[in-house]
Amino acid sequence: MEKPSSEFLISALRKAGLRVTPQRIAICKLLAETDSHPTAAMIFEEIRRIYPTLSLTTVYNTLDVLVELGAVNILGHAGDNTIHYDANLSPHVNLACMRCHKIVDIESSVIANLNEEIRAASGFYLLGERVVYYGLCPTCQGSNS
Amino acid sequence: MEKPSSEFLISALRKAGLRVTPQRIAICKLLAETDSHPTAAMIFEEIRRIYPTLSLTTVYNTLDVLVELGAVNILGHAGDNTIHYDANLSPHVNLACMRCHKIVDIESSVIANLNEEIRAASGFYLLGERVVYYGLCPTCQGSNS
DNA sequence: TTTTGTGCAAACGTTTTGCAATTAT
DNA sequence: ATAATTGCAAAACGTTTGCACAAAA
Repeated sequence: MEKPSSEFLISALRKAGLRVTPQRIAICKLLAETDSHPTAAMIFEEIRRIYPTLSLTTVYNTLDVLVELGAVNILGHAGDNTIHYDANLSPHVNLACMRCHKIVDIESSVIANLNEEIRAASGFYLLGERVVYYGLCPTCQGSNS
Repeated sequence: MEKPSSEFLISALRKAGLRVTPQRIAICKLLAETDSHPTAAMIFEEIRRIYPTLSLTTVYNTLDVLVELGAVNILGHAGDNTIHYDANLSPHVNLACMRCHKIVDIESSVIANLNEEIRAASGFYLLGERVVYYGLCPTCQGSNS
């Protein structure tokens, strides 16, 4: 489950002929370094601390661009109606707790081969995957409501 | 990849002590019969034709209820920022086209065992799964923009 | 009869858009 | 110099909520 380096993301931008701005660099670094599965708002809040002029619009813009380049995956909701992103492109399973909205990655021997199987069976040009199992994490199973 | 009957969904409501209204029956029937992966809006539009007083609120309400009962899964987005639902609970892979926003199911021998593997490895109480691969369907690969 | 569900309208929060100012190239 | 990107404000969109009325049990 290797994390991409921020260089990987930044050079993806450069290769596509897109501009490498300080905002985009900050976003790429955050994506590469975190192992949470941040939403646009989370990224915005985090970077804003050290870069106060950053706008949410730019976060969305950059995420869109990275998704389009196939450098970042859209995970979707985790019961909280906001889109989570994942810069970890290696095949893995995401486990989302519907109560505390945390998402953790887990390894699966099985998932690794699925990509090619699906490509062959469907004829789709695959841009990414979103293997999310949802439920209640061990901690939240104990708590009520 | 068996489809649930509408009876399965309706009796899930009844068993939970919830009321079986004409609106809920119509929604359950639609979910059971379609092999698209409808959004709340799609369900609303479809049923509204024959049941003009139906409200979107009721569709959301019923979907929430069915999801809570574990009778329907939330699939998440398909590039269109709206939540798609899936009444097919048997383990399968969903393939979403990011251009035409269609979602198709495909079989995978591999997926069937994953559920138990994950439960054992994580300690999560699993409520559902959402195995979505996204990309471009054979048709949309040919078209531009 | 009681309690739950419905449907409307309004509120909410996330995401998108238009545009003038800014900045990477 | 040029064309792309930023950031603001406003709009748009999907979804949720409050409440009076209707309907299932």
